[in-house]
Amino acid sequence: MITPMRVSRAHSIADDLRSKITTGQLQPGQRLPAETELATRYGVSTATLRNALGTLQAEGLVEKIHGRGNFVHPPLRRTTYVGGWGTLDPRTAADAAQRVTIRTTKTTAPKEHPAALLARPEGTALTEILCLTYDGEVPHGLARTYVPHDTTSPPNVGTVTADAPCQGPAARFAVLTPPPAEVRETVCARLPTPDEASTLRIRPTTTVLAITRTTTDATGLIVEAAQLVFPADRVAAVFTSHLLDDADERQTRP
Amino acid sequence: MITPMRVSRAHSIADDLRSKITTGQLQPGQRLPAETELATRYGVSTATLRNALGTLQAEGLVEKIHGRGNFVHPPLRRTTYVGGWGTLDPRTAADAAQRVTIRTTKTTAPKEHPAALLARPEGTALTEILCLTYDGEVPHGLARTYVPHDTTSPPNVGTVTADAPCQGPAARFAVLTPPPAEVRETVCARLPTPDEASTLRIRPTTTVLAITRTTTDATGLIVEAAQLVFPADRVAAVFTSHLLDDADERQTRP
DNA sequence: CAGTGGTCTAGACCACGCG
DNA sequence: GCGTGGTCTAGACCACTGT
Repeated sequence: MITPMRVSRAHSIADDLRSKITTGQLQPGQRLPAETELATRYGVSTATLRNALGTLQAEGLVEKIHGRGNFVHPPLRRTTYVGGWGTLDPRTAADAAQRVTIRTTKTTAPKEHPAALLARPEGTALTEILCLTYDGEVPHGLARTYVPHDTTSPPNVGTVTADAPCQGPAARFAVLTPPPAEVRETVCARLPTPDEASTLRIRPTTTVLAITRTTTDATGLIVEAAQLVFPADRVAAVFTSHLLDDADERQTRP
Repeated sequence: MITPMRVSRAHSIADDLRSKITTGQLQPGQRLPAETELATRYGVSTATLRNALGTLQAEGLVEKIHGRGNFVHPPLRRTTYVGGWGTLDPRTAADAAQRVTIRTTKTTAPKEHPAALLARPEGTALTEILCLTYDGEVPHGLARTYVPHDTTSPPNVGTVTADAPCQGPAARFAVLTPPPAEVRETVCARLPTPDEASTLRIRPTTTVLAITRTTTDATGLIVEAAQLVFPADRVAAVFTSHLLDDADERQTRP
């Protein structure tokens, strides 16, 4: 295909700036000329130029800061969320050096959402653990974990989660009986709620990766539910599944 | 906080239209008045009104169609990608009624990306399986699967994958020896490549959920690598991990 | 063809960050 | 106060869809 392709003025400006960034002609962290300056330089109106910059912003190449300027986005520290039982590898251990703040709240009248996740009736006592991880000064992840009080002794949970709040549940629930048996994680990408956006300090228009995790013990009771939210451009989630020597998984389907 | 909050004109218009949609005052599939009409009705310029509609489009509430109008987005059939060994549940089985097109290509000079995923040297012969699933007439998912020829007999792979191209690898590789042992799936959200956008018939600015999957056999060889792409507003990915009676997973870390 | 959204202009004024 | 980006206007013209 020859693709002569009518491209918009804004599109070709975005292409030009993009190549200047990827080739290193514009260095990470560097400030771009003012929008008015760029607009005259490209011979377009400011609206058109802003449109082009908006594209690059969506691509994560440019960061716009009101009152300061447009900056070439510094190289993204892309961190990894490890799903399942969270067997840690060295790379993830390095990430764990992030700063973390935790707020634990005992709730007696659970809101609608967590109660449903936990498959408990309204009114069940539960603990909400709010966990914010930081990458340097920048919020990097938000975890809201809900633990009901009817299955487990609250003090244990408090201690354990405070030690390893954002790692897999294996370490976290090691001391509990009965031990957890299954983790189910649902991953989707969506826009953040206004709350999430302000907590993570991201624009309401930047996508987040949302992971809903429920942990079930051997008896089938849900012992933990969590809602994890990360800016989509800064994380990837990894899930590893092992097949046992005899494929017992397949027996669930004749 | 009282949040008097300066909101932009566009923002409040978006709020108004959003509530009209969520309360059913505007029905799914219904066409909105023309942008010029809405602009005069709200007393703003067309640019401002288009901005408001852009927000709703990003939220998946409105679909803009060039030359036809703006439409309230029909209820999203949110389908589920089942990770790991893909134990199917009834809900997923229903989704499998989607239409599928498949193109299989034998490649002798693999491109850079798939070769790296497969941990094979450049030049290894491999088969590329392009799989497009449809939800009605709308493309719904794109799967690019790469299978090297050095571990397995190609004919088998061809047949098996054609039968169950977008399900878990358990069914697909059941006939192979040695059987696969591990599936690793990396999930991230990003903008589509121009190719992906046109194949999936989505705007280049709509986020996709990208899943990179590698399947490893018992000897540690990667027997399959796949790059799966879905429009982010139409899928969620589910991963379920079981812990065995004795926690052997933990032994990987002393 | 008429009607729709898509792109663009050449300004204006406002809100933010910093010295 | 100054320079920056953020919002907005009142148009113009182009591109697409349906009749």
